[in-house]
Amino acid sequence: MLKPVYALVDCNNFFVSCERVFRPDLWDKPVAVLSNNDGCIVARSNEVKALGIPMAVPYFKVSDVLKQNNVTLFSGNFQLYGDFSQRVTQILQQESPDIEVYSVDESFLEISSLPIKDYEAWARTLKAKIFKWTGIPVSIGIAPTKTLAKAAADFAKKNESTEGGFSIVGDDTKHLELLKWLPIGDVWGIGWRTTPKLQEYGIRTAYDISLASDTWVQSQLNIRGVKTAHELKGESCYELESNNEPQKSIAHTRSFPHAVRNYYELEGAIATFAAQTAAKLRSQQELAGAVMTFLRTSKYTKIQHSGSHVVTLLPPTAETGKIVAAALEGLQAIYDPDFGYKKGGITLFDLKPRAAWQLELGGNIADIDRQAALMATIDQLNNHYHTRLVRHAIEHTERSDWRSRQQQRSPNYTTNWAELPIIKAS
DNA sequence: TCTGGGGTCCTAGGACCC
DNA sequence: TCTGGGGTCCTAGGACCC
Repeated sequence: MLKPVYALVDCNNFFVSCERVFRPDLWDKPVAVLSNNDGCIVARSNEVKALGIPMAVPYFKVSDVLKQNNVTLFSGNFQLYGDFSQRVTQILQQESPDIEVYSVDESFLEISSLPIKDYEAWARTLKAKIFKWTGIPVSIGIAPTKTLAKAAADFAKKNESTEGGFSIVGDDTKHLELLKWLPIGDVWGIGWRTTPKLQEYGIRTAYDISLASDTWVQSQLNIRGVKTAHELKGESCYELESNNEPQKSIAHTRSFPHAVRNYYELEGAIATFAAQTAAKLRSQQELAGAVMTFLRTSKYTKIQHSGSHVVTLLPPTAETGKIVAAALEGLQAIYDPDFGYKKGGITLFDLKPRAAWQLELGGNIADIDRQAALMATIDQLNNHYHTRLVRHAIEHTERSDWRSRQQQRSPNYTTNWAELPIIKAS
């Protein structure tokens, strides 16, 4: 059995890079992408990082600095980014069938069985191909564990001399160099909460924690912390995860641009969220066994209030009508007119594959099939028109307080015919 | 009324990731 | 005025049982 070799392919400044594909004029200019509601910064070009703008900072806190430095802003166009993500993934799938799509902008490959002589040369070739075919720059880290591969990709991204590819496989010197270079807070699995705690004990780098004993790490962190430390030493604890594993929950939550007190408004929002999750559920051929509705006031005000309520779906279902009804039942249970709500959402859980359930419980098959056909038709229409053309009346979508702001969204260049870029001959 | 230990199961909240 | 969204996993603590 070969020792595993993991490659992490990480798209640089992903959302910014997607926007730049269609705006080459911005290639070397400062660019940032905003979250929903244009609330936070969720992607920054190197130029913006150099200004000291941190990740996920609220936009209003840095709007002055951004203006002074002529930063071009985009509202998040997540449909566009999803499309680019798929294009990059397709290229990686050709490279190796052993792939885990870890997030929208990162994938792990297991490459020990590939005939590669020089891992860094391989990485640079792959990087060039991805850039040529999609316009997205990537960094690639190669190591005997996933945690080290993440660190190596980080190193590649921040050190130009690597030309975007860094491998520590079979090289103890580079392994050690990487550990000593990596700040403890940048280790995969060590977050903002535990970083200061570890620093108090003098643990400042990945190297420091790789020296700590299992019992000590377990007592300060948890079992995952122990695994992380082992992975840093080069002992693989996390395998490639297949993307075939079914999801455990589906959520749709939104912050509202203003506090919403009106029940009718909240009803429209919750119904819309429920319908959206139901459509996603169906696209995955699954049924939900429960739906949770939640509301909360702003996290940043004195008065705090939140509530959630779970409604069981028996039998499990993927029908929009039933899921919306259950979500609204939850809403009624938690709604309190004394509060203005800033955020709300729904989560579907106890998910099960549709096929398995039908065999197991039977039920009225004819009725289920009729409903399924109706849902399929609605999904087809909505998918075709890339909009929620057909919907329940209660999902009122007229101008409402809860609708997100998106003031600077770029066109859906690649997923909507109407927004295709136009090249003018001159 | 006081005194237990040990086991399981469930849930809420926390921490982490991108 | 303005502070993201969608996930997973782990743990502590409560409820319950014997």
